[in-house]
Amino acid sequence: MNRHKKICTVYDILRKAYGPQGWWPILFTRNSGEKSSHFNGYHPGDYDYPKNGLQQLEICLGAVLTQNTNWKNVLLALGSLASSGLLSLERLLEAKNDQIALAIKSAGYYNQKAGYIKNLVLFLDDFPFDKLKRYSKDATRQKLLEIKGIGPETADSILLYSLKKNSFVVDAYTTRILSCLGIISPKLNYGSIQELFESSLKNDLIVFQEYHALLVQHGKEYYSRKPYGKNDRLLLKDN
DNA sequence: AACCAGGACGTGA
DNA sequence: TCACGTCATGGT
Repeated sequence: MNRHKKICTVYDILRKAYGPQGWWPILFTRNSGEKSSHFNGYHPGDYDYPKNGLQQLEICLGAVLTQNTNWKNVLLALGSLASSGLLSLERLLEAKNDQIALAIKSAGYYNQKAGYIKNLVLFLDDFPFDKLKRYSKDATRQKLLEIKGIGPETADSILLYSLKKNSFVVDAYTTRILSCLGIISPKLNYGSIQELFESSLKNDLIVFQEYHALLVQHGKEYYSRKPYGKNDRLLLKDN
């Protein structure tokens, strides 16, 4: 089996085992308590997100805050931003970096990330979400990568989940799982891994969104502690 | 008490 | 290019 086919097979197995994931989790909905299927910010099977600019912004902020950081700590930071009245483009634009840093303390690297968030909202002030709609995926990605603090994974997360532009997200779990499966070398660079996924899968937003979410779900379960993949009987068949 | 978490940047080979 | 140090809190 060639590796393109393996990529597709892995998706089928994960999708069947875990079901729809409902990424990106949205904490702050304007109509809270709206859906019974919407829990802890997740909305499995409902791909009509984000529903407004606030949710788009929340995804962008979460993408920066979660850099090398546990998602639970990100939730605390997002909640803190909200209770500080900073969860809006306007307030973040006028806030000082120190204020932002204080509010996002729980997410770690708070001084760096405060600066990154400031850079991002300055960009969004020039290129609001409705304006970015008119740009291609590649053009938007290039612009995002020019922002200091927005690397490839953060850019792709923003593209895929906030802007709904189809760019595959590669994270540490993705590399780990694929190398344990023998599909790639563990030191293959980001772009090559992304290219492998994008050339193997059909160019479908839902598939890209779900696949990354499924890899994270599976990665948390079996690939967070060494030896990686131990007890993974789902993908690592003993053969 | 180490180790880990949905990375990115600056530096020096 | 690429390997390595730095940034930092909170859970296990």
